[in-house]
Amino acid sequence: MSRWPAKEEIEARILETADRLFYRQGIRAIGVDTVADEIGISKRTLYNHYPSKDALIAAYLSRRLVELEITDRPPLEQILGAFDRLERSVASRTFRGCAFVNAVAELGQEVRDIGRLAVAFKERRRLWFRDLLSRLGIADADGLATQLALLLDGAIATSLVRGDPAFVRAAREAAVTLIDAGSRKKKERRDRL
Amino acid sequence: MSRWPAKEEIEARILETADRLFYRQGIRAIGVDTVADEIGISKRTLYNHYPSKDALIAAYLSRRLVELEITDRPPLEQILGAFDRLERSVASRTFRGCAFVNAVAELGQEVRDIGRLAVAFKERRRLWFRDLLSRLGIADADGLATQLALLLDGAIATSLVRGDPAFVRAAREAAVTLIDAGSRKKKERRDRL
DNA sequence: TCTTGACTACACAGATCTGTGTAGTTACCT
DNA sequence: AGGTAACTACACAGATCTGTGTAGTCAAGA
Repeated sequence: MSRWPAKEEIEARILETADRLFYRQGIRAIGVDTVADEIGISKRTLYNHYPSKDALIAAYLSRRLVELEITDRPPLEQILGAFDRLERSVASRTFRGCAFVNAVAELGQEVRDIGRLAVAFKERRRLWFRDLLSRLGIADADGLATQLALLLDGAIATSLVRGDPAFVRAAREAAVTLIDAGSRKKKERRDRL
Repeated sequence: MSRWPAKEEIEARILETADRLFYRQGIRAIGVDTVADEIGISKRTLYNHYPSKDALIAAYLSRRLVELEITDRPPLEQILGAFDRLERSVASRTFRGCAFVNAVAELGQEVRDIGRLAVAFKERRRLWFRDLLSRLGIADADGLATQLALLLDGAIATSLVRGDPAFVRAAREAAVTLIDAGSRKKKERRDRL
């Protein structure tokens, strides 16, 4: 066993810290020195693990590009659970909007791959909605998934500005209405057959 | 007549230029020198009109905090027109999301008044929706206005990331569905009376 | 004619920030 | 015992950026 933590362990610690600082205070607002100091390692060591700040930014966003799990719970519960989780997150006051949207807003086209990662993240969640809506037997699951994703992103942006969880509840209600309308269309179509 | 443009004229030119550069490339990405050079004035002159970059940023956002007019056109047409204008804006490729949301994402709580201006802007549009919905005789105009504002903000954030006007069209469709559901509730209630 | 007022050009202080270079330390391995 | 690998401390280059200070220009007005 070595004197220092394993390579993976220290890199995980760097990413954890970068994530917290970048997300809460903004990528441009946090310097590499700040990240290193916060962990208690030298800047040199940080650069030995990540060759540039851009690489660290890309790793930060890649870490947030997690798989979205579909469980055995009722699909509707899972869908609305996404809004409920957001509401709790907003209420917890560590919330600072969507890391991907913020990164695009901050860095625009400056850092390569940011746009790609952001699109991948958004599309992943849209498809997560779509698969759940399919399980509900909804006809236009794809179109409705897009609408739910739009609502959720609207709730995130609004919460960033207003910091009030009530708007997430309003988005959740709108989601129920849209799903209801989508289900009715399915039913009408089934009735016609 | 003076050798130089009137004070208001030159300040308008500064704001115009700052607006274009700040919005398209980001507030942090644009230095004061860049703004001055773009107009063709010296940095010293710019600082003689705006005492600091923060003041310029506040003026930039204040300029975007315009009144929203309600015309004599049919209310539904005006509501959906907001989505249509956004769709054209996204298609025009000068689109870079919402200036207020971006400013909050970039500067967070760093610059005073940004949060206040952003909330004022969002609330102004929500109330614009609400007044139009009231004219439609919708019962819960306030709640539905919140939902439409959420949808529009979602469309803006999504368009920033994806750059595809199709998502604005999807948001518009969702808006129609929500308004439809809201109108039906109104009708049901009237039927009950 | 002479003063005034707004502008320009330019230098500069001072505070960042990213990334590198280097010498020294120290546990582990052979 | 000696070499190695990772780390630290620290300095520094070089590129920002904000904001100020200053001397000079030049038209308008008294």
